[in-house]
Amino acid sequence: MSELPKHYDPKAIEEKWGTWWVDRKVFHRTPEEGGDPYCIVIPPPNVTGILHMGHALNNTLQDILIRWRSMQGRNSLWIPGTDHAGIATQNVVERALKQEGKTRDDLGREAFVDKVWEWRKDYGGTIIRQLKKLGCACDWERERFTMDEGLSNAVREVFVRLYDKGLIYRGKYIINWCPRCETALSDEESEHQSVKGKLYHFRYPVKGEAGRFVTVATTRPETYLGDTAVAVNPKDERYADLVGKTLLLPVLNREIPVIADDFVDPAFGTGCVKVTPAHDPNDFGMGQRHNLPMINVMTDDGHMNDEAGPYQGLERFACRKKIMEDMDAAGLLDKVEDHDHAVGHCYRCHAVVEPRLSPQWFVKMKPLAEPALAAVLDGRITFSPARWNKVYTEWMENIRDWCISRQIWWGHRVPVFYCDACQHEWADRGEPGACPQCASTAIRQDEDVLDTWFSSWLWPFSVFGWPEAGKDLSFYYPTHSLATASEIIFFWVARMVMAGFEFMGDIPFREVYIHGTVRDDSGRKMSKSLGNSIDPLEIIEAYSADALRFSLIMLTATGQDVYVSKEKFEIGRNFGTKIWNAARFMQMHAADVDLDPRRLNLKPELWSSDDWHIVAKAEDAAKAAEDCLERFRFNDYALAVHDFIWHEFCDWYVEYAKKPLNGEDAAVKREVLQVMYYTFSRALRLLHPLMPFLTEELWHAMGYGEADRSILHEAWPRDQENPLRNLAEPHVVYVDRKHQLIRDARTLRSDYDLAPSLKLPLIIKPTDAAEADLLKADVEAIAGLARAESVTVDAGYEPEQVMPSVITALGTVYMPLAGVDLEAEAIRLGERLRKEQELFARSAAKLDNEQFVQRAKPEVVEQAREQHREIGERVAKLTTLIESLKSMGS
RNA sequence: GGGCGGUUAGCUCAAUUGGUAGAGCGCCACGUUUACACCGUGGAUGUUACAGGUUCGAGUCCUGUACCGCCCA
Repeated sequence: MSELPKHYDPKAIEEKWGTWWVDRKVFHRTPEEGGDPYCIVIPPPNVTGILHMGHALNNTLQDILIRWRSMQGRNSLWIPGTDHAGIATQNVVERALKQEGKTRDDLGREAFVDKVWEWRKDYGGTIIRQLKKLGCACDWERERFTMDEGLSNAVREVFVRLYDKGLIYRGKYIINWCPRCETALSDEESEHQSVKGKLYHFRYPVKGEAGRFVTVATTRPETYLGDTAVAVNPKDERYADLVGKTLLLPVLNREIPVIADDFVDPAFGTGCVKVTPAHDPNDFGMGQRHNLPMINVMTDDGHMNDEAGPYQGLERFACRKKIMEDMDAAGLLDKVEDHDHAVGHCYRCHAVVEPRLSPQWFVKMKPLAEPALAAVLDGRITFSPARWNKVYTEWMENIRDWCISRQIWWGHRVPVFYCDACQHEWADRGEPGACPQCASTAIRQDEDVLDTWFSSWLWPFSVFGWPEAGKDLSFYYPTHSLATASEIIFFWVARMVMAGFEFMGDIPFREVYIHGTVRDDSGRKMSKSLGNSIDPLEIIEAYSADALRFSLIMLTATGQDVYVSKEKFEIGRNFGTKIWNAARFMQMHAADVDLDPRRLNLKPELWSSDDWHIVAKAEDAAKAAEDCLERFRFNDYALAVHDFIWHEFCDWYVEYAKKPLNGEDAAVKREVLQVMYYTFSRALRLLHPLMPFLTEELWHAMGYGEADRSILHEAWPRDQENPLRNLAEPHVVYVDRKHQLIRDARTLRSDYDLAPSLKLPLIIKPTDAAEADLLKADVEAIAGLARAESVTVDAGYEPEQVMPSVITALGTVYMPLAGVDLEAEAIRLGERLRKEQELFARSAAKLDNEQFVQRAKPEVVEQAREQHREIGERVAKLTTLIESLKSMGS
């Protein structure tokens, strides 16, 4: 036990415990410890990443779950790690190379990859350090990286299995190509954004019919260079005679046919569609159906290639402009309309994605999707909030094949080999030296690497050493909860479920909590380019990690987006300070009392109603906290703990305790302190998952814990753990009413604008005899809290003169005040009476309604009767008061 | 175009199976009673987006409208 400094210095405390936890491996778990496993795998942040508010929220949520389950006694393991973020990391390193005036081609593949590893060694640990700063209870002995040897083995194993099963194939299809990153992307990695574009109408001359044109509309004029047909709907009578005719592609003078295809929507544009099979997925389909040539007109970096004739070498958007000008000059530009449409953008660099025909590797998804879909439909995996079930199932039902090859160097290289001697192609787990078929050594490996998500989807089992079987894997898999953002459902969550079934034969996790997006005050997504980001580290620096965590959770309504501004983090800071001071208060009073916080022996026989009340409220807070956490109601959990500590404990109990603590009775004083230490201990443990640093500090400083034992390993307060809770109920009712009486008495003072120094006696005319006795025992306490000179309980009290009064559940409170303005008092009470009468009339009308009495549930009717009776009493009392006022005034 | 979510106090959000609309922040007034001014006490504020419907009773259920946001084409 150590004396708490007057000022709470979170920085020193957080550094101290942050280091202590990690050095002592407080978060390390093994199957050997046994118990009931509870496991979370972290959504691996990008190795190039730095902590942003989204991470802060995501990881705080996981940390809360892990710490809570851990305190419940579960064998709770949280696996941390990062992913290698192929495209992003390669971009970062290439940018650094560019500063030295070099490109990756200057270095060559091997040297470049070495360079990336080097970069990773120097800078890749940033986000992990930041997670530690946030207080994450990850098992740091188990940190994983998707390019580690073990995880790479898993990737190769999975690839070979799927390849041999025929579920991985290579084919030439339209894929999303990023000309900036010069690689293919999956459908998910192409983000559609609404763009204000133009719809250009071009006229193509009909061959052999001078002066006749066909007008087509396009948003991407530059692709016209790759047109190999124009299509119309076969039912479209306007163009029936055109089908089969030949058109001349302007400038290039390529001859292209007019074809008929059902795909064409006669209502869109002119009803004639230019067909560019190598640059559009729909056109590709038509190209296949009609056996059209497929002409790619662009280079990898988005310039026009030699198929583009005079436009060769132009950048694609420059080419668009030039073509429009040329068409216009040639009189072939019919019109240009404004047109809003969705355009794919690279999720890494935001360049406009170019749909393009390209040979790539794909995973056949339908067979994998079936069990993954069933698992969510039958509830083996649940999403929370539940509406995400539908998002998931709809994606699964309409699943499309996954393009997994990337034309970059940083990542897992596609483990497919080709034999130049016999043309054999095979997938291999190792590094083959010769062709297994003809033994030739003239073999080479595929140049592409795999999508980063192709390693992430294995994360829930690859982190445990799969494909090797082991204790870790059998003990912790399937994992339990997964917390992530909705953007990642398709990228990651859905694919993990598929991989779980395919390779482990079981779900990867049981429940998925989808949280919202962190936005700025005005609801905009935080982004570097908008400059509206709030750096979590700045908040930690200014306020503390605990404040950051607590504030974020308080603000995060379940599954909704979070709106934050710097000022909002004051919530957590203020709360931390409040708790600190409450702890200091207790310590100050405990200094000269023989009391061991580790071994409290409560003596309920000494308890006052207030003691019973706070003990009961501590139980109720534990129950509420537990309920909320079970249902992922994190903000309600935070609010329940906050309200208990701030309002029940600080506002009422501490204020109540001041009298006995400064009183003469040593036994009572000691018992009040015991009750304080008891309830505060529960509060600290309930709060620990939210504010781990502060609670750890106080746990030790206040003498609750052994020096070498973290509060994390203490028991989570259980609802109904304390059999005293049931006995407390009458006290709870009484004290709640007493609090209301004190508030009403304060309001009375406030209504009369009394100077703080002016203290008046109060007289309570009690409602019933039993409570009168309780009140009598409490007069001193009530006087203190209501700022009264004294409090008298008098069942037969009849005021002799006009005085302010207020009706409460425990009785009528009178405040003798000389020179009361009779008229003002009459108005004040009259106003109150009017409100009560309104309520009375409403409740009377309700009870007079036979329909209500007959059809409403009996308990509801009973409740309404009770309310009616209470309101009636208040009306009667107020009426009497006002009458006596009048009689005295006259 | 399809789907999902939202619209409640100035702001951000709550409101168990329908049963007298709440909290935090902000605002106003007062205040140092030695845990805390990062505090205390008191106060003001709502036709629950709009229009219908079901019901004894609707913020809550149903239908439609408007606006906002997200996802997918």
